[in-house]
Amino acid sequence: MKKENSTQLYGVKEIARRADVSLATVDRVIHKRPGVSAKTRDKINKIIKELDYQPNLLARQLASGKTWRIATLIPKVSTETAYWEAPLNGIQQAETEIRQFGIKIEKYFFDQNDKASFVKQSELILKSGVDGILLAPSFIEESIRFTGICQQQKIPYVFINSDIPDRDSLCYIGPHLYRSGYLAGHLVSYLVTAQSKVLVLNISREIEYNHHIRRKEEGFRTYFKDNGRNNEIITVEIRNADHSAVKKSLAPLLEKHPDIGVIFVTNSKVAVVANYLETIGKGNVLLIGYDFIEDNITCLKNGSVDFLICQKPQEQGYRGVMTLYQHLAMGATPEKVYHMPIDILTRENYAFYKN
Amino acid sequence: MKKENSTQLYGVKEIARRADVSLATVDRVIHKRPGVSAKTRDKINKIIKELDYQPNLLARQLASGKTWRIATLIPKVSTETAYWEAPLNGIQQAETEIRQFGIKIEKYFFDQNDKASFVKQSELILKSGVDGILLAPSFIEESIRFTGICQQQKIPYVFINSDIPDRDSLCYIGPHLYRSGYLAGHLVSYLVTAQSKVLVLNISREIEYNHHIRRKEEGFRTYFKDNGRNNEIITVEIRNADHSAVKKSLAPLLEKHPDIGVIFVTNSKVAVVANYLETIGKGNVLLIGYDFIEDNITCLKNGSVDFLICQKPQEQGYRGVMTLYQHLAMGATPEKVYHMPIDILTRENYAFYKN
DNA sequence: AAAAATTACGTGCACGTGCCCGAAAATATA
DNA sequence: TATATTTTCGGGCACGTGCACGTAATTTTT
Repeated sequence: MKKENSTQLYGVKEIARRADVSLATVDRVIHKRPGVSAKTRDKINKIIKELDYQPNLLARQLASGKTWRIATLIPKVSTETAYWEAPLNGIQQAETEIRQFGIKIEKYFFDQNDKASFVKQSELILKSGVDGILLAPSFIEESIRFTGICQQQKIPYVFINSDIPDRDSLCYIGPHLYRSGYLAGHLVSYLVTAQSKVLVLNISREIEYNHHIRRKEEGFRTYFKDNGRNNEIITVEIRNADHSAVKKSLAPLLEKHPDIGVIFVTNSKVAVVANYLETIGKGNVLLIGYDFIEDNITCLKNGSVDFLICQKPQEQGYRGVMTLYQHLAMGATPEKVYHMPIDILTRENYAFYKN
Repeated sequence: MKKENSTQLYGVKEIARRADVSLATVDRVIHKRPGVSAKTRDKINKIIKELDYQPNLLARQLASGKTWRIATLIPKVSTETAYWEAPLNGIQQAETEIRQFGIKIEKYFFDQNDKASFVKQSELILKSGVDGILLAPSFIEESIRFTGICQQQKIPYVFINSDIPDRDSLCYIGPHLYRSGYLAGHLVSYLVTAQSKVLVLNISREIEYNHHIRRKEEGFRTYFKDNGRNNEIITVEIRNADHSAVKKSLAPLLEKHPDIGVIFVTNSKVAVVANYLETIGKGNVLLIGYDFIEDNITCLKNGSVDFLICQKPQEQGYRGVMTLYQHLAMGATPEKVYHMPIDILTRENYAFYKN
């Protein structure tokens, strides 16, 4: 009942012995360096395949002393964008884990409400001459221009959090936005009766650029259509995430539609809505929103928010760095798209969630 | 806007230079070997602290050539226990990742319906003299005896999947059973009307030993009590997971209680219940169960199961091995308990789930 | 056929650490 | 004081790989 996998690990030495050549020749073949006759090259390659040779990465790093530089470009963390703390943590976690392997991470931050800052930081990155880039392409056109230059300079880059599908990125790591909206539709469908109305709230300054939000709402509405649910769905856009702006928009709306049973907030700004509803004694309206951030968890705890949808932002940062590392150091080619799981958080399970 | 963490990495060489001693002396201090005067020891220790010296694990492993042997003891994978395929995969994933660091994993399997096989395999492990053990303590008394000997022999062990709280394990990695039942209660409470009844199904051969199931049901019932839900909750135990046994138990029950609206299956055997309900035209009864296994996913897809609760079994195996590795190789002491997240799977998000 | 140029391969050091062995210094014993 | 013993420390090799350099073998040129 015990299984042995006695796969012996062979090194360059054994290859050299079998091929009856020196270590240096094997080394040349492994690194595709010139100076080896076709005959011996083939012989050595055959043995490498036979032995399923895996280079000892420890020794390699130790000997080469090579260090890889990776730049990260994400929104700066602020009260308004608390979300980005998580990816940053993930990046830092990856950094400590692979520092010993010769990876240096250089972090750049931009202001999500300021395209110019994105452009400026991206230029700094290009000037610094790093080996790989992890970025959140919040501004599409600017990102396309930036990554175009990266491609020219053969610098691999990875998108996190949102994708620009047709680009030649190493990969995309982040949510499937449409699907997460679709899931929200499913959850909401359990919560509402056939008569009551559903409110979709898009709270964002730069809404015209926010493909994030669009895709989620699209998925949400499609769920209702696909499943023959005819509830009226009202969409409202609010440009500011503070209490007064929310009040100004919602007060007349809730007056006009007292039969709104569920509100779906399409991003992390759900807490402010929850708080407003509490103040006007409408705590019974069901609420569903996004992201594991402190304010939202508080609302989840006290019951003013029913569900949060989360997509492991920390792991996005972690995995993004790791993917670049594996590509740079080992030549690994990842899947073009890695969608994060769509996690459902409630009062009962948030405490165990790993962001 | 760019942050530099210019923490230079110093090595033994730099320490030796500053202390004006040889590398060997520094080495002795680091490994707490004798042969160093108290004075120089203190001097070197001070410098180590100042420089925040982190040994280069690559070089260490390379130089020492030490290999650690870890034994894993989990139920064997069968059609009946498809669940255990996932932890095994996690173990294997960890193995490939850290093989280069000198870790050898030796896998042992027992029959979950046969205590004797557990005892036999555990004895084999002890005889083999490994450095660490990862085990699923399915049989409590036998596990206590086994881990008692481990403690005597100073072999660290990690529990996965279920815990024996008072033991001196390195840590426990697995679900918070009670809490997952509580969460199930919450989900079900969204799904049932005040009048309809709820059925809890425990499907397991060795039910008397199955603390798993007990804890989940306890959490489930407590949710209803805590939240003033007075739905009648019926518990039924079925000793066999095949179709006929389920039919034999459920047919009279559903006859007697036509107003059962939701069925909560307390483990992975939910698919067979779903299939039975379909055959008798009771597909409208809502179903919630456990675990990301093929049969269950099929039911999720076709709508016969509404929710699955999952607890990352693969990661349990992966993390268990990694924890032991970090303890053995780096002397790390993990948190005593690591609870897995309690994930909710539906038709919409299962495709993105990482088990 | 000799010299020059090119190709093919081997030698040896380095990376940071572990660890054996032997030497020097300090202390104890005669 | 001379010798034996213990304590304290340094030298040097090894791990598997990368890489600079040197040399032998082969081909090309004269």
